[in-house]
Amino acid sequence: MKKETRISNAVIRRLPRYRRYLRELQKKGIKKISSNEFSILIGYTASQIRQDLNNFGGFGQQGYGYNVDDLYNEISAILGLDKKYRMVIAGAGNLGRAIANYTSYYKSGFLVEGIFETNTELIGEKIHDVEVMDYEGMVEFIEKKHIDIGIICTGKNSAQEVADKMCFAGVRGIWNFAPLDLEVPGHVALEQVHLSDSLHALAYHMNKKE
Amino acid sequence: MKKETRISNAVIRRLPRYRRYLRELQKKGIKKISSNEFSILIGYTASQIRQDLNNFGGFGQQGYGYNVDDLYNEISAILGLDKKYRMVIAGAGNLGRAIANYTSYYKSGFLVEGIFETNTELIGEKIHDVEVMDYEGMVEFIEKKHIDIGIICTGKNSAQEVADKMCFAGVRGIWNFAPLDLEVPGHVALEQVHLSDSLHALAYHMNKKE
DNA sequence: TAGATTGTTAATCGATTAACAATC
DNA sequence: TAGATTGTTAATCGATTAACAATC
Repeated sequence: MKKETRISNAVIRRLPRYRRYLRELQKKGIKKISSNEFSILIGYTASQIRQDLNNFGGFGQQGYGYNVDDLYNEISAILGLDKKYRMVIAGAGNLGRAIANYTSYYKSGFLVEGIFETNTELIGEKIHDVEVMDYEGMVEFIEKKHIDIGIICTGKNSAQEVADKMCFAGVRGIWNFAPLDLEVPGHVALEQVHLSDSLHALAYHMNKKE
Repeated sequence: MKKETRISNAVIRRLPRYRRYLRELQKKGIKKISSNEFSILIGYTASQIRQDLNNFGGFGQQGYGYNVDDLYNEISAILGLDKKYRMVIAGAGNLGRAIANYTSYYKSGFLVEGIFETNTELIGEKIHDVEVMDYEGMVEFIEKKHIDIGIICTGKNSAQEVADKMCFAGVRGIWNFAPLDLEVPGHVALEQVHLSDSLHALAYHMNKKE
């Protein structure tokens, strides 16, 4: 990584996509790719690809292109995917289960360490090897286990309070699936997935396609 | 709605958010809001709010502001939320279940009419009043029931084939949760929710906050 | 060396913000 | 009418694309 210039969010959003396509190339046994070939594949301009990558350093080689394996590793490192993340989920409903499943399945460094619920009927259950525990114990668990990420799969009404507890207990990131915008302290990273916003954007585009 | 100028995607993405905040204002019984007050609440500049809304028409009144109820209804109509959408889900795993639940719960005009699966053990089950059916029958079902939206909650490997079938059968939109970029015909709207991209962006931001 | 392709600067394009005249 | 606030045009800012010199 090069200088300490602020990287625009648009660039960051494209990195995981670059990485996905590089992974596919790896699987196909392809060893090198030029920005031009990559452009055709991924649908960004070659210029944008080179510009994006050069925010972080010169990963290519003139006259040759980019080494697929190397670039994949570089992008993984930039995103911080060479590290492990301990996570807890609040809410053991279908969405919480889906996320627990999902992140376990696509393994990598994101580990679901516990799921917390207020509904006593669900407490004690095991979801994909992860225990559903009483919400009362969440803060202590986060502190003791040095949890990095809190995932919010509760309803809208409790989401902010749950996030507050998670932040208080020391998480460094919140992944929010509740349909409202959370407020978190400045030192905590926040990523929100607003499913209904996404569905509404789809509806808009469907009506423009007539 | 005014002229026929192309609306930028950035604007469209903000509309559902405007709508969410307006809904909250409605619940609180607030009847009017100025772009300045709205700015403080939602975190966009007042200028941007006025600019955005004026893409679609003059919904405000000089010297007064915007009527909350009216603006909510206008934005809903712009997004097409005054219409009904019949949907099917492919994949009855946790994610499919979560989506079925979610869209049923937040009711509105999005109706899950059926869930399709290849795993015979799940076929016949009912999820929130919706039947899980054999994937073999999906195309016919979409045609007969005039399904508008296909939701893809399958694994990565079958996702493109499922999308192809849905498009062939006549859906007008695809909501994709499988972790790859789908290709759809030009007349079909496509909205992709890449959960792992979102998690990776979170990881990046966590490492920047040190 | 010649050819290819990057890294990087400059030009363009589009989106956001500022300013203010129109008007309720 | 005076005050407030929109609608809209103009200015600014940032992101994307084009161009090309550097270099493998």
